[in-house]
Amino acid sequence: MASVYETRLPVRDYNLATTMTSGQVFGWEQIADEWVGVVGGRWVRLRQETDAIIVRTAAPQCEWSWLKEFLQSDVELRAVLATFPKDDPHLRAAVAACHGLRLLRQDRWECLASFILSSTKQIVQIRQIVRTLSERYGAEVTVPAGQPPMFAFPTAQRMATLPEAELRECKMGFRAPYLLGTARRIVAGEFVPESLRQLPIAEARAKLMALPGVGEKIADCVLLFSYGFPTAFPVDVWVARALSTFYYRGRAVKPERLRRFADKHFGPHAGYAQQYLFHHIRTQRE
DNA sequence: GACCAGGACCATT
DNA sequence: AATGGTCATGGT
Repeated sequence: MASVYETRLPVRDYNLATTMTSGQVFGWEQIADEWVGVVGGRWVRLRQETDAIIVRTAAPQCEWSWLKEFLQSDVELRAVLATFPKDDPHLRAAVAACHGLRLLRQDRWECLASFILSSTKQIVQIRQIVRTLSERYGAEVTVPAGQPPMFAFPTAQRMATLPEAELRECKMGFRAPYLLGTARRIVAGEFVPESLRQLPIAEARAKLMALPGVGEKIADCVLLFSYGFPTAFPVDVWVARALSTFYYRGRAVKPERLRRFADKHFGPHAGYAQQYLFHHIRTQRE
């Protein structure tokens, strides 16, 4: 197969814009009807067509499995949705409102770091911090002629060398020591991101929660968005409110209990259900 | 200006 | 085990 700069990934039930704006990834930029980001150190530009995603890279590629993995474009969404409870009007409404919403499969460190930065931050602010970090400390990636410069998310190795004050200058506030502490544990070999892949979800979650700045919620984001544990179910303030309203008559229920409810109620792809509920309530607000 | 944001952590009960 | 305060920063 010849190396090429462009390809066309056939997709079904895939809404790129909905997926990119659903609070999973923070490093992608929309330019007109296209999305520009970095995957595995490669500059990538994506454009949605009805039944395909048009891909442009800066360097010729001889295969695209790395991108299909990120986009999860081979996942049959219908098969996932078919596992949802049939008699749940709230989930049904969310699915109807968010056609083609997908879970991506992100780089583990970038996902972990991004969500350590996410606590009590709005998504627009998380995006701003991630962009600043990348521009200041990330590797510059090759871009096509005429394109603006682009930077990868900084590695844990680079991050671990930085004084806390420099991280605070990226506006991450009290999260700086958390991020720094986690980066240093990775560099020291005390936390090996790849080692979680084959573990039972409870053990993987426990290892993540042992990191500074990582509690239940952030651990579940990382388990869902970068490790692909299908039942990981992040309970943030939005999801907690929605579940409480929909299934507990507005009663306040603790996140750990909500997670157990979700496991039972939403089934083997509870994480997908979570993403539909989250995106739906967030886009219906006001 | 008050209130909130894809929370975690620590000190008290 | 269960609350309550605290931690930065910016949007609405």
